[in-house]
Amino acid sequence: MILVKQAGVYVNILNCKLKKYLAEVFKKNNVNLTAEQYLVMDTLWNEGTLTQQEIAFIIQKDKNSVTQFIDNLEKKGLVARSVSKEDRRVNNIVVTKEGMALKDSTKQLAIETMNKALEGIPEKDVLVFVDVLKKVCANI
Amino acid sequence: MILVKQAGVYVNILNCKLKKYLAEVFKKNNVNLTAEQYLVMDTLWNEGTLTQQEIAFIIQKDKNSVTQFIDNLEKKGLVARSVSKEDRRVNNIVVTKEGMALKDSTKQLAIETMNKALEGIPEKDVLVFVDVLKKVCANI
DNA sequence: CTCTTTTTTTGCATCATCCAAATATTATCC
DNA sequence: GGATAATATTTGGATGATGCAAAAAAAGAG
Repeated sequence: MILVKQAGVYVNILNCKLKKYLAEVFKKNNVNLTAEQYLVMDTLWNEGTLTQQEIAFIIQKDKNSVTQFIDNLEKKGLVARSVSKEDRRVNNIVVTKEGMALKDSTKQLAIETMNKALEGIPEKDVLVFVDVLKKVCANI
Repeated sequence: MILVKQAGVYVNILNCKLKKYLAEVFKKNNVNLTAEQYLVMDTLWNEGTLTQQEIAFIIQKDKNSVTQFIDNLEKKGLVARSVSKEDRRVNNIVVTKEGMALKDSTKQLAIETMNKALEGIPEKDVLVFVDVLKKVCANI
């Protein structure tokens, strides 16, 4: 069916728009994070200290990307690398005080952003939407 | 609801995975196109000759990006810029013979790719999925 | 004819992603 | 114990997408 093709196109367009929209909202509120950096911060806020590998697994990005994300977040003082005592190859990524200070307001901004994006869409459709997103992710 | 936040995350992850997957399929079949370049070619295959501005509108990317896409497609010999006779500011983007030669097989690859990604998902859910994608795009 | 608008290009910057090779450390095997 | 393999991360180099601002070229309005 034609829809199949459209799905890929719209995922691409939507991703772009969402990133741009989130960037705008963040900028307006003086939050200096890209979408991917927010993804990392959110993961750390939720899960606590993680290794880079664990972060990569959770957000499904490759290790090189994660290295870069952590580099940038570290420069901003939001996280810190701390060499693991059990295995010195491993970096434990810790959220700093500055990083924790951003937690609530930033999460709120992200939620509001998505709420606005999903405005007017019936909840049952949103449920199906997220379900399909997850299933397709798992398919690939 | 928690799902709202997840939607954004999964759109990001899915977009990445889809692009990567499509790149793999294309590479395996000796099609040398990025996802965005395919988007442009597909638009031109469907609509015929278009100006850069029209392409930008349809695929919802900005003019600078389109300039770059056309640059790269032109280098590959798949499209050509042709200055409009009515308005010499405008480039009409024409698909070349080489570009047309790729049409059917490449479109087929893209459809197969999406079919595989959507494998096992009930058609009614796919319909809702695409519908939500479009609505959210329109919301932002 | 001047001023404004429109279409596209250019240059520059950042960011995301990828690949391959390097580094440092730990685990394993003999 | 020492050579070898495996693991976590970094580095360097590349491409590609996107964004912003300014320039160039042409058209339109007054």
